[in-house]
Amino acid sequence: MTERPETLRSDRLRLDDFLPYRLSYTSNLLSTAIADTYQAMFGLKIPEWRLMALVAEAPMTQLQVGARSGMDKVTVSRAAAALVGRGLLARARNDEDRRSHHLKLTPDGEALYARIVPKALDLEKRVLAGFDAAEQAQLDDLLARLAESAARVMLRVESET
Amino acid sequence: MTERPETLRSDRLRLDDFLPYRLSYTSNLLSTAIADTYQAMFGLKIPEWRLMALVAEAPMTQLQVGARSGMDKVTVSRAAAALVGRGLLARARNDEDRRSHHLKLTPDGEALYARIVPKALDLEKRVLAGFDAAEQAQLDDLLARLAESAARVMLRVESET
DNA sequence: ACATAATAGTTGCAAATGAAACTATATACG
DNA sequence: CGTATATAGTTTCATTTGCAACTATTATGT
Repeated sequence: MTERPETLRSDRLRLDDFLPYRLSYTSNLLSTAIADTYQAMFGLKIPEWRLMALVAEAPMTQLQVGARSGMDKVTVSRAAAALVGRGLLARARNDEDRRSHHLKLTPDGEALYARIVPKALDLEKRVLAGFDAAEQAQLDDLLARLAESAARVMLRVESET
Repeated sequence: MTERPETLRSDRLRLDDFLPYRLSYTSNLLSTAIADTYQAMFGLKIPEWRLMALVAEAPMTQLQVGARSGMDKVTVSRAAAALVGRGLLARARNDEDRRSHHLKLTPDGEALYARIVPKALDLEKRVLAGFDAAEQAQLDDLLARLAESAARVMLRVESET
């Protein structure tokens, strides 16, 4: 990626310097690498892996999974169905609302999850290898604020259209 | 997003703290916002907009577009076809290699591009509103290094599978 | 020169995605 | 209560995506 000039001209735009593009580019690179790895090693798709990770933290309904992860409810539904089908996920009756279920990992699911986590952490570690602790903290902070900011902008954009 | 404890436990993983996930989450948020805006305002899909932005910088072949942007050649092909169909893009004969063409914007394409750029820069500005110059520079730097690192890790991952 | 291999771009197909309609249950309000 | 409205999750369908096979052209080796 090249240097952005100090003074921005407002009639041109270098795609390489355009934040949304760079974010997407970087994210896609990582996502693809991860998707391939998980598919090859564990037969899991990204939504399935994400669902497992969330439910492993704390059992929750599909709606909660969607809200936390930004996944579409259709995506969550299919991921859950696939995991239940493989015996990795259980739906526990929710007596407060019988439309939904509490999702949690089965023992098999926990076992698989336990095998995945070190791989995931290792991958993250490799990606972050060139970053010292301060930089990692900065990245954490910047990304968090960016997500917040993006969510805010997104709302405004929607209302303008 | 929550605080990551100083000492990492290696058997658990909070999805909210997992870098690839956060990157993807943030990127998707922005991408969706942008995709909706461009589609509504200019009838452009993201690949079409990216192609325009690249070609506006300097005419190039489809292959070069793909190499620079990470877009699949199929995606580039379809984006180019759509833009040519709308009279926004021209394919100029490439005498050195008649399999490929030099792509450049038509006057109409330039005109549309000129209308898009301020919108894009404005959007970026809004997203980065809460970040001072130093933080923006940091973000630039961190993302660039992250992309590089991700590309490296991706290569290793592929060879391991 | 001629066959073989490589490359730019397109097309066909199969998988992933998400909006909208649908089912079943829950809540609100007369 | 009973009817209307909202919500959790599923299914259907249309769109988007990218790999693989294909066409047209170019480069290479003999």
